[in-house]
Amino acid sequence: MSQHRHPGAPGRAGAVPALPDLPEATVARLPEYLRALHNLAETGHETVSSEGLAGAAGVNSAKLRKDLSHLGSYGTRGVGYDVALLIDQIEYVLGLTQRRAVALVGVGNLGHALAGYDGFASRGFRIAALFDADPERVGEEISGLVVRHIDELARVAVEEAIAIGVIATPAPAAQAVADQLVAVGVTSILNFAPCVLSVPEGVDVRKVDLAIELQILSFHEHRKASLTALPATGGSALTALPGGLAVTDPQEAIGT
Amino acid sequence: MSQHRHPGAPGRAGAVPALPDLPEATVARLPEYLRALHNLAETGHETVSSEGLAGAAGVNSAKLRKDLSHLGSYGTRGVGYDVALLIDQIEYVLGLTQRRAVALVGVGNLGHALAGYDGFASRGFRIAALFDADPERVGEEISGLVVRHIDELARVAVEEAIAIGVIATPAPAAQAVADQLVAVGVTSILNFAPCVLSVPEGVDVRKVDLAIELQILSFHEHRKASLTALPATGGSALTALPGGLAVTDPQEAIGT
DNA sequence: CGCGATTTGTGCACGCGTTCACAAGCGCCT
DNA sequence: AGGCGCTTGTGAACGCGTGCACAAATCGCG
Repeated sequence: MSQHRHPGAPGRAGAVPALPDLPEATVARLPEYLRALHNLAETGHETVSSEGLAGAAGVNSAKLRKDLSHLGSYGTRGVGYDVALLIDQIEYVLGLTQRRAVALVGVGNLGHALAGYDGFASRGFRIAALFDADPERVGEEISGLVVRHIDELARVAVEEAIAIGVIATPAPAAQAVADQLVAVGVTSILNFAPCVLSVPEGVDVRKVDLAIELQILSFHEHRKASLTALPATGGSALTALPGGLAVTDPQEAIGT
Repeated sequence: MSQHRHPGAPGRAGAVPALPDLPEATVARLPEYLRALHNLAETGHETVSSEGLAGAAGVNSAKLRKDLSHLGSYGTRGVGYDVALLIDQIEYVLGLTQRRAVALVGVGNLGHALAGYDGFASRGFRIAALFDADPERVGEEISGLVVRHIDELARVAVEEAIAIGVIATPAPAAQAVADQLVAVGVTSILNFAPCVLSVPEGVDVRKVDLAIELQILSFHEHRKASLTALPATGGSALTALPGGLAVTDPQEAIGT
């Protein structure tokens, strides 16, 4: 107990790579902690309390402690967490000690932006290749990379040791691209196309849909508006309407 | 019971706008159902079973039925759901019957792409204004919209009845922009900047961080690799190493 | 050297979300 | 008209995630 074995301490000889399979919710928060920790490190902090880190990451401190406890005991009671150590630890767990190569398929509007997004490079990833199906776009140079035709995927994937595929194509093309990525051994896909992908077991797909995010916000906006429409009355002014047309939120509280 | 009152049927006279405050998880899935339903409508389907819709949306059919049951009873036992009716219903609940105006702040790499993304327009939103703090970019025309200086936000927000703000600035600028959006009455913000925003109660913030998505994938990739590293042996080849350096996944199963 | 202040790590209870399984209801066919 | 097959809607059990509250542990100071 006192000799707690840190599993997989990064850079240590004899490190046990057994990952303590974390709750999915925890995994989703670790990157946020990591970003906050990098900020702290840059501003000269050597240690940080769970309260402090939780604040910087926008979560509850109890949740943060429980999350971190899943990767082992890396804090010091009465003191806090060693920032540098915790960074190493989280980066190790997330598999960021090696810079993974990312293939981006689809260099349209969004693909262009992603190719130029420096947040990838600065956080452990390397965009290794760009692909598109449109011959018009093949050969174009974006952020120092030449766009290749999708048919070259198989060859390039091996050359560059592609680990992750990003799909930024129109929806109708996405499934075919996913199939091709899977065929060349990619087991992690980030999908920006607004459609569901079907992939074999063992392949992870995460989806980012910008319109969906807006629609969720729209719902809450709608709800907030419908609530302010009935300010204090329990029964509400709207049910007071006999059976006539109830205009559904004419303006929805924009200016108050 | 038999005379079930459909709450808030869209376009109906006497519609009760009381929203049946839905579980958050359900709200997050409704847009996906909606997209699937639009696909079905375009391919000529009049009705769809929970099984069919669930398949198209990539979820479990029981979950789908429970989700839909929260908005009322819109299915017909033995038949399924009326596609058109369900579309109307979900769009009403999500508040998409009115086309909400979106302000996009930050027209850098990502902002450019977002401004040109037609998925917004086609799914109930209207990008009404673009802003940036860089005088260099002010005046530039993107997808038919002129980039305005952020200082004009207050005036334009009222003119255009901005309902939702999208932040696509660098992280250091994001909080200030959020404050300005809140100041002009925006209560829903979609944040693409990699930082936590602090906003007053009643304001909804959703965050999209592209690097975080990749890091989550990276974790699973790392985990999958560490599992295939110990294929069948309970003890594993790695713990078999006496105390020497255990290389932490030299290649991590790319070509296997 | 001991004590108090501080902070981590965690047991426990609670609530939400998911899933199963089935009763209730609907349409169709005979 | 009646029965049969199909599909929805939902009660109930289960599991995960969250948050509280506290014991355990460490540091600093007198």
